[in-house]
Parts: sequence; C-alpha cells; structure tokens
Amino acid sequence: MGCLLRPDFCERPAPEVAPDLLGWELWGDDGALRARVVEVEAYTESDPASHSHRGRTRRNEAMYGPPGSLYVYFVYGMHWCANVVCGSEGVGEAVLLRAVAPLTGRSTMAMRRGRTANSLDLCNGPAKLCQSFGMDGSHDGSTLCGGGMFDLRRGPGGLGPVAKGPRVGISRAREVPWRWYVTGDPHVSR
DNA sequence: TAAAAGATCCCCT
DNA sequence: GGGGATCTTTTAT
Repeated sequence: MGCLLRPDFCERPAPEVAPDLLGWELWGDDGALRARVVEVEAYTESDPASHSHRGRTRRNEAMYGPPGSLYVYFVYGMHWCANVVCGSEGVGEAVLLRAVAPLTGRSTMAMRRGRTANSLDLCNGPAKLCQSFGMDGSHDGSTLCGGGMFDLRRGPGGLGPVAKGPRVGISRAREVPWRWYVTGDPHVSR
C-alpha cells in the first residue's frame, strides 16, 4: 500500500522537494499511525533562517546526511520538530513537516497529545505531529525510506489547490516564500 | 561567563 | 491577542 519514499526523490533542492511532499503519507507504529502531509517549509544552506546556514554543528548534523532521512531537533526547551533531509549527502538541506492530517491511529495520537480523538489539534503543528507520532531525538538521522520507525509513502492524490507563502515563526529571511500548504485544509497550522 | 534567541504550544483575557 | 514555560545553541561582553 503506497509507494515508499526513495532517496533520489529527495536528492534535489529542498524548495523543489517541499511542494512535491504534499499529499504523501507519514506512517508510524508499523502503519498503525497514518497522516497526510498538508503543510511544509524548505530550508537550505544559503538561507539565513536555516539551521545549516552557519555550517555543521552537533545539532544539525543529520541535515547533511543521506536524502530521505530524518532531521529531528529540540526547540524552545520542550518541543521536537521533524524534517525530511534533502539534497545530496554532505549538503545541509531539509523540509520541515509543519502539519499532517490524521488518517488512522487517532486514539493513540490523542492519548499522546492529551486531547480527544476527534480533535483538530492532533497534528496541526510541527511539534504537535512529533508528539502524536512519538518522534524525538532518538529518531534523528533515521531513514524514512523503509525499515525505520517512520516512513513516507505516496498518497492517493486528489489534493486540493496548493498555496505558497512566507514561512512561520522565523526572524530572518521572513520574505522568502518557502512554505507550501493545502488550501483550506483544517489541519494546516494557520 | 552571561545573555538572548529560538523553524512552538498552551492557557488566559 | 499576549505572555509564560523551559533549555539548548548562539552571540555578545
């Protein structure tokens, strides 16, 4: 069910990969958790807002790993955020998963989130989706192309129109329009 | 060595 | 709409 992500799909500039990831499905817990990607943002080395802009550090090391792997980082003292690593190995690019729309496993997500299963507030933010899926620093660098705790699979298509605009929550390069989202989807973060 | 900022979220008003 | 939580990384002194 669903064609698995392949590294070569991600071995392109993040701003090219990002809109192409909309409509893909994030799977976790051996397929018990599934959600459709509805909002993403791109980050590159030349981008002042990117963690990789000032070169490699212990924190951003996974951004330079193989395309199709995860970059998971800790922020604001309490939250995890997940990215799909893009570009060739050795290049620091990634696509932030900002929001996904739950398909299956809502009860597990709700328990982890401290919400009810019918809530719209399960995966509508980068830290929320990590909490719902149980993603944290232990998954930093792991693959999304099969065999790991999480993977991405091509969805059935039929997405609505896609919009593009400035990224959320950054202070530098505010004007760069590298956020893409499914117009009108209630699970988009804003 | 100290201070500030940070790819967020939650609860209050 | 606004501020606090909470701590790692980055930047300033």
